Amino acid sequence: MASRANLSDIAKALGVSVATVSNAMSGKGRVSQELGRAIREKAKELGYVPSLAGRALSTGRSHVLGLVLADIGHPLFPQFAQAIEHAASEAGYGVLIGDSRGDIEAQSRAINRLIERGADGIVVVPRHGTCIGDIGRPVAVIDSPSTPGNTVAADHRSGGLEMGRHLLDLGHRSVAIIGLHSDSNVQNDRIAGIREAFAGKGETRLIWIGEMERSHGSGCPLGLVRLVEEGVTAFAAVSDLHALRAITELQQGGISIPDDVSVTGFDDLIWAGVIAPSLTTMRMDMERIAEIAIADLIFQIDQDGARDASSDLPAPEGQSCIPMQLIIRQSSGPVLGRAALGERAPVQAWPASSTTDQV
Amino acid sequence: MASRANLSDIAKALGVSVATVSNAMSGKGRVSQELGRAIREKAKELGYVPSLAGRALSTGRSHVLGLVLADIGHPLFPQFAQAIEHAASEAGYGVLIGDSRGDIEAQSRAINRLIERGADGIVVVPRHGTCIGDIGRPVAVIDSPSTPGNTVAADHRSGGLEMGRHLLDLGHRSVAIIGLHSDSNVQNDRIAGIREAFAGKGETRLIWIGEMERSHGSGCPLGLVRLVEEGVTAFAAVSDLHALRAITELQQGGISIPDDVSVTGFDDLIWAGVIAPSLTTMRMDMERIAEIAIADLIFQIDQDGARDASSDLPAPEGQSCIPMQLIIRQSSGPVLGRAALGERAPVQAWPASSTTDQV
DNA sequence: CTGAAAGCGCTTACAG
DNA sequence: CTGAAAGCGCTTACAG
Repeated sequence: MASRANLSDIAKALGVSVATVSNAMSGKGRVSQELGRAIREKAKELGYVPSLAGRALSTGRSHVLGLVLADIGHPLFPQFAQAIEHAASEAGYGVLIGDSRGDIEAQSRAINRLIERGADGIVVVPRHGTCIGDIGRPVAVIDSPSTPGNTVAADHRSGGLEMGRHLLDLGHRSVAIIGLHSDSNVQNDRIAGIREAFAGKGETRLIWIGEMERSHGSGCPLGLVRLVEEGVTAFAAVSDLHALRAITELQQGGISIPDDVSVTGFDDLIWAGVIAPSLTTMRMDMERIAEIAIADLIFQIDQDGARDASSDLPAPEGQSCIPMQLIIRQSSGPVLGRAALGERAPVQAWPASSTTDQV
Repeated sequence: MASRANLSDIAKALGVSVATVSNAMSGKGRVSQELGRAIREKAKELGYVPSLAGRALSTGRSHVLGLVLADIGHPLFPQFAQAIEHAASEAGYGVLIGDSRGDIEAQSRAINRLIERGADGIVVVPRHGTCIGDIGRPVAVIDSPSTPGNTVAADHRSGGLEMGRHLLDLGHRSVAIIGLHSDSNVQNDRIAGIREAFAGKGETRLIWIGEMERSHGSGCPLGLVRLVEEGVTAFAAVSDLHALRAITELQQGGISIPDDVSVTGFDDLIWAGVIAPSLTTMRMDMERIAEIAIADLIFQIDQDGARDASSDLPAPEGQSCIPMQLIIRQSSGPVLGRAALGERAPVQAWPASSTTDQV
């Protein structure tokens, strides 16, 4: 097995110069029709695959992008990774992954590692409560429209607004909003949207799971059944993950969804459609977000290269706040026709499990 | 802002040759203590970051690995990606991701794209029902020990066996096993293990979700309540995803878990611990699997380079079948003390939701 | 339209 | 212990 053919092999085989071969392959220098064809033919015949290392060295561009997520263990990571990989790949870029395992300073280290590896630019989905400073290289931040320095993101606030209206339309007037971290811009935007919808039309209360778990341990019950007894008819979680937790806690408490209460989530995680009841949720348009992030990044990269030259490319026209899509499934239903909670049998005390959590 | 310093800058600043600087930085050639120290100092002072492209070009090694998953939309992807990224990064390698979106031939294309991008080797988690042929470059396959060509994998069969025994120990004698695709080696291994445990001690039946959905549409009910009426007391899903579906379908059908029936899963997906009841499951040791896969890959890569030289490194000693870990949570409990289903009130017909699935 | 040459930043025998 | 030189595979002005 000969090792991979290179430009020089092709040049030799055809008795031309490597410069000409290079030009023919890239279509840049003007090469005659016939020679060009012959070269490309020979290239194919020899199974020529350009060496990215060689190209990178001479152009100063690796054509590799870095993707840094705060925590690639997060269930949303697959959606991001898939969309970014696709958009990057379409643009001729590879995607290197970096992980900060949710650690706040490992995030910068991850970014640096990718830069050292030669990434031309980085896409960052920052950890809640962190900002991305100047990293000396093009960067696209996907966080929330309310975050300074944000490049592109879903319109979380409008998403919340629409979700709130959906519940309102169903007749709900008392909703409990379930969030995780109060320093997450994304979550706060979603919450603000929901509240805006209910402003003057119903009451909202807010549960931060993070705080509850700090006091009562991770996986602790959220006391949702109690809230139902107090009149809450809908639970709007800012993530499907929390909605799932709510659904199972409520169902285990003998509360039927959506007949007794409605539950909604955010993000349309992969299992959202197959649980029972299937989950009403709000989906980001990852494809568009990824496309825009990548386009922005590549624009920055090209600008960098052309800084001295006066070629000012037009900046990609920039919608940076992408609408979300409401996906109505079974977990949210009308409050109408449902008797006030009082009329219904008292919340059934389902026998609590006595098995405890052990590993 | 000067552009990045390189070896030559350091050499010039110190009046030595780049060869010496290179040797000092890599610690290979013998360089005097003092000169070495001075060079490293100056390097740090100048903020020297080695150019991977330069190194790659001269060594023929990119120090980048490719990670190809059949479908990076899969909820297990985060665990894989995190573990692989970590192991690779420890070994000085970056990780490029490739996606085949579950498509069977896109898988080979994804692999090829990564190779063209210069990956020194590829880690593949193949789609169920596919095999990875020779790709002309080192490859590590993570599938199942029963798969020919498998490099390393969790011991799915023993995992199934242990899960079966767990249910048996709890007193279950009739279990329904829930799988998705009958051409998945991983699933078949898990199923075989569960059945082995029950052989001669209880009865098992098997549900393939994939087949049901082909007839009745995706997200269709699995008819589990009916099975409970027929005497099934435990549902052993080969993935948490299916266990979740089972739990919610059963709970919505008014069946209590684990008081009426037990449900178990596989993989310990991120939400497994926080749903109610929390899910008993079987976890792969991703860290070890990733370490071994990466070690094997790097060994192959080094061998490749040393092929002509007679330096035969010892192959990494190879446990390739990694034990899984049973995680007992609330969703599985004793069948003891539980009245035979007949004694309990007839399965309560929870009012079915009339809302339909709409987007 | 085509080619000779220099250079991207590094490593690696080989001399000294 | 140190350095001059060649080479990895490509691209890019610049000549011809």
